[in-house]
Amino acid sequence: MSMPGRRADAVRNRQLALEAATALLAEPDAALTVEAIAKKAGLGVGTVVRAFGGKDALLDTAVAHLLEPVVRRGRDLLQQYGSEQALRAFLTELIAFQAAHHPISDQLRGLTTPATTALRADLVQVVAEMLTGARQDGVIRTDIDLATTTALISHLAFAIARAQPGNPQLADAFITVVMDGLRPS
Amino acid sequence: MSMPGRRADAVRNRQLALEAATALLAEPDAALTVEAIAKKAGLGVGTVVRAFGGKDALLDTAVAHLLEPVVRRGRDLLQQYGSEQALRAFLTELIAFQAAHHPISDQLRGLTTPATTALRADLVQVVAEMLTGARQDGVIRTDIDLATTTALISHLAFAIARAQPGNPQLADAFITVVMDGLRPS
DNA sequence: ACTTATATGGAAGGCGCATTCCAGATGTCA
DNA sequence: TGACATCTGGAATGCGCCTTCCATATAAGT
Repeated sequence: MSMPGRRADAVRNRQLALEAATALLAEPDAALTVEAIAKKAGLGVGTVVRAFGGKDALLDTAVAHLLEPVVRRGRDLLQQYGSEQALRAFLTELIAFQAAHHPISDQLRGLTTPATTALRADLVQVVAEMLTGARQDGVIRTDIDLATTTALISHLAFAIARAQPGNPQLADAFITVVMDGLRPS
Repeated sequence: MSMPGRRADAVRNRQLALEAATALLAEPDAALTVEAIAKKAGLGVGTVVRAFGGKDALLDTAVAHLLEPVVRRGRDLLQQYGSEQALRAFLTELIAFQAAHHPISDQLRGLTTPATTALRADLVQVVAEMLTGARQDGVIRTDIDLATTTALISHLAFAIARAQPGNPQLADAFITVVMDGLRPS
């Protein structure tokens, strides 16, 4: 991991900056400016920016760190439970995650940085796999095509998370309604 | 309409600024800066700002102008059709409207200007009335309380509109899924 | 310990935007 | 038409932010 000619303090500071950014991403109403990140990390702004080559790259890395376990968790669920149950559980966790990292969605809309884009695609992929399995099990309607259903799920999960961050009652209701609506008639 | 001491050109320019802002609100990817509005209206920036007392006030008025007919339309639907049918039709129109004025949602999140806030409340009120009627008709489940259901509908409509602006197939699928999910079991 | 390549803090620079200001223009009223 | 209150354009100002820069500090190698 440590590159040649790369000083130890630089590596450590990069890590500190990353942790500070990640922490701020979980704070609602946080400013999320380079200066705020630097202060939280106990570094100068120059150091923070230099470690990643720009604010966007830093945020990209931070978001990737946050998103990666979510995607992995989705894969685990899929392997461990049946498709329908996995989907339901994953939705619950996705919503909770987004609610806990509320700033992510706002801040990064339209950020087409590489890692974030890739992970977003992975997320959609996982949801699509769950839906495919559930369709084969006959518990999800097939009169709406897979891509549309996947898009629906993804966007609705996003919406509900931002609607009332941290209101589990609303999240439950959302999941119930959508899952019921997705069953075959 | 013309106030005393208010010069005719000032009134006309105010109208021009309002129209320019409204037009920009319907243009996806429009800059929506005061300068852009001024240029589109053929006015100087000072004139535009002065006419409303600030950018936010201008946008507030523009959004109110746009939203008012939507709310009225909802009331008409409610009076003309049964609750369920009105709800379905209104959702379709709401989504189309939001898709056509895509910048509104992004630009005005958190804008707590008076007119916009009031109209948003009216919108929710109309949806709540439709749902109340539909519940009484026995076509909407009552195991989820009214407020939650209303919030659900509002946020979901918002989500789908932003998901794929102008993709009627997705919008239809969304409405079908949610309406099916809202039926009593 | 000394040298040198590398890193640091934070001031200065640059940019995009809303707002303010004012010299000049233009509607209004007698 | 003349006098004057009102309005106008757009340059100047202010503000928040990201990025760049460089004099100083510090790790690494010998």
